[in-house]
Amino acid sequence: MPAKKKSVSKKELSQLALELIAGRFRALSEPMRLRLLNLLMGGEKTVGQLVDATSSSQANVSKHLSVLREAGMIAMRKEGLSSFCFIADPIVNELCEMMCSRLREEMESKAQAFDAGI
Amino acid sequence: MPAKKKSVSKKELSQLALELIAGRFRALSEPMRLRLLNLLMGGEKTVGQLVDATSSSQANVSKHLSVLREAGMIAMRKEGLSSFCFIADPIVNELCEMMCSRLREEMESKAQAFDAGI
DNA sequence: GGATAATGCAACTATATCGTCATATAACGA
DNA sequence: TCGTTATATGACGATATAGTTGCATTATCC
Repeated sequence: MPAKKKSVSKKELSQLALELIAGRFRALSEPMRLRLLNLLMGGEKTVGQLVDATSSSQANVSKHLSVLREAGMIAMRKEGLSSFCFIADPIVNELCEMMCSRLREEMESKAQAFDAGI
Repeated sequence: MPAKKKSVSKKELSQLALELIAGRFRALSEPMRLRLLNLLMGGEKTVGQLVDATSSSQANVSKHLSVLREAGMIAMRKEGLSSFCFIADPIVNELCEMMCSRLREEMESKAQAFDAGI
């Protein structure tokens, strides 16, 4: 047994772990990036297609894509003039689905409470 | 074929939905808030206990708690002078577990690649 | 080689957020 | 009532981030 392991009280995360986790959540904290991911859920797309689909500037899309890439959520593949983007981490779908259905639940329960209160 | 109906292909999220989802992820995008949630996973705590545990200022902790509260992730319960905080949305545990284990996987695969490359 | 198209990159502005200090509110006890 | 304790809130400076503009780079076609 290798000495004592600074009993990290089982579930307390280190500062590094907290920062890494926070960084990944931060990548998902902008509507524009979520929209890009949402589009990519339908299959890989070129940067140009994403620009058209979002009606945003090419530079802006490119920057958001690089944030997502650095967070490991998407990856790129070059083909001729174009760069194809695709979701590289399956966790993206799961996370968004979870958040989405949770929000739906919440809103429905609020709607019920609202109706009941009339 | 009707002109341009912007066929909202089934899974495209509305701007409102995107903003709501982004807002919830944003609440999870700060190490300090994750740390507070991490502490609360061990059971409810008073604001003062959280201040002590984090060695941060009372004002700062209080502000982060209100962000988490507005995002619906925690709730408060008053008892005498103290306010007890507790996790109000079970999704918090799931999301953090997922992110955490995903990061672990990633780092391990990187470590393997590193070892293999020596 | 030269023109054009797709993408990436740097500098800038405007806005948002973190953390701190000082102060306000609220509950309890004397 | 007054004073103490626990928490919330408002103002402020420092930093970070989104989006724009302009330019650089790379690949394709002539």
